[in-house]
Amino acid sequence: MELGLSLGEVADGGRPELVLGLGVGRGEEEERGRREGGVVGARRWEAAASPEPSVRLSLVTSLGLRWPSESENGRSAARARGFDVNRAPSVSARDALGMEEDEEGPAAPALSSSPNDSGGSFPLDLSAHGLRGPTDTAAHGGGERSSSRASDDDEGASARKKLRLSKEQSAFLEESFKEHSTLNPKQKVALAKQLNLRPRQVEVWFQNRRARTKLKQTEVDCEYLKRCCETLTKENRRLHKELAELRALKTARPFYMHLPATTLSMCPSCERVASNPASASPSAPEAAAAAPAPTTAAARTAVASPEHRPSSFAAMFADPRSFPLATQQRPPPPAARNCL
DNA sequence: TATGTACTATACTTTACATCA
DNA sequence: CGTGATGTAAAGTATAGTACA
Repeated sequence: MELGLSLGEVADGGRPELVLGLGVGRGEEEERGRREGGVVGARRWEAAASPEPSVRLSLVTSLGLRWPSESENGRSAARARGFDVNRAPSVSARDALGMEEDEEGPAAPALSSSPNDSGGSFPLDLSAHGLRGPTDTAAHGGGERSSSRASDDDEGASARKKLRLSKEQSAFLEESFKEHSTLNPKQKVALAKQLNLRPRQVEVWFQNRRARTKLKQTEVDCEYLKRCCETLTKENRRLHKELAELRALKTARPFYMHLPATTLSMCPSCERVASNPASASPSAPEAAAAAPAPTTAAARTAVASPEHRPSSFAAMFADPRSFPLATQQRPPPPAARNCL
């Protein structure tokens, strides 16, 4: 499901040149990832390493704004966007996980021992990563939160007891999440084994982690959209003002009445009356004279074709130079450019 | 090709716990 | 120190999509 408003086109590379929308639910990219990710089990492992934001804009260059820490090649979009959702200690979960290996150890050890087991050790060699097991943590942590989940043996005996992962476990999971935001079954079991958790717990942690990432991303995106909206509102006001001025000027004395006859000409292609920039109305000429003609094919198309006139919302964002920011120089209107 | 099943995903909700005024 | 409000995170539930037999 996706609710959204999309304007304009998507570039060849798959990166949207103009996508303005608030996505709700599953996006197409994500769906594609699901379809093309590979074989069952492992299919999501690589495909979803870089979750796409639900809201994407490439108004970035048009508006002169940047996505918060827009990344070059970030592994995860969330991480790339500057908020710190994925920050984790410099512990390599990949190393400990043996990501490349296909170690399919039985999950029994992990299932049978819980962090809170009185006799439970912490089989993961966390010491190699400066980590301690929960038991150790509880003993040495000095009040630090530790895993307090009742063992699986207790399950069903009473109301569910909330598990609090230890800092070490959380850090380790974070590190794994930085590597891959989804887990295949083997990875899940391996990670659970390493952390002395049940695979289900690892799975739930990743689910919640993805949800948190998405939530934060949504917040960031909303903030950005607000800024875009403010910019557009300002620009709209400015244009209205300019239009009113031009109308007033025209009412007072039509500008062409004061132009020498030789400066007026009819454009053969658009059939508009154009005038010599030097003698045009006082408010428009600077922009017309100063603005360079669009150099890219896209920009030319955007300006030239009727459906991509500057009044078209899509055209405004299609090319940075055509977006009418107050501080930006604008290309001349089609008639003027075509005629001169 | 249609269908049932297993698996996994997300979205939303519930619940337990920590923190703070 | 006790208590209620609030935030956070783990876990549960519902539902949908995909692969496969």
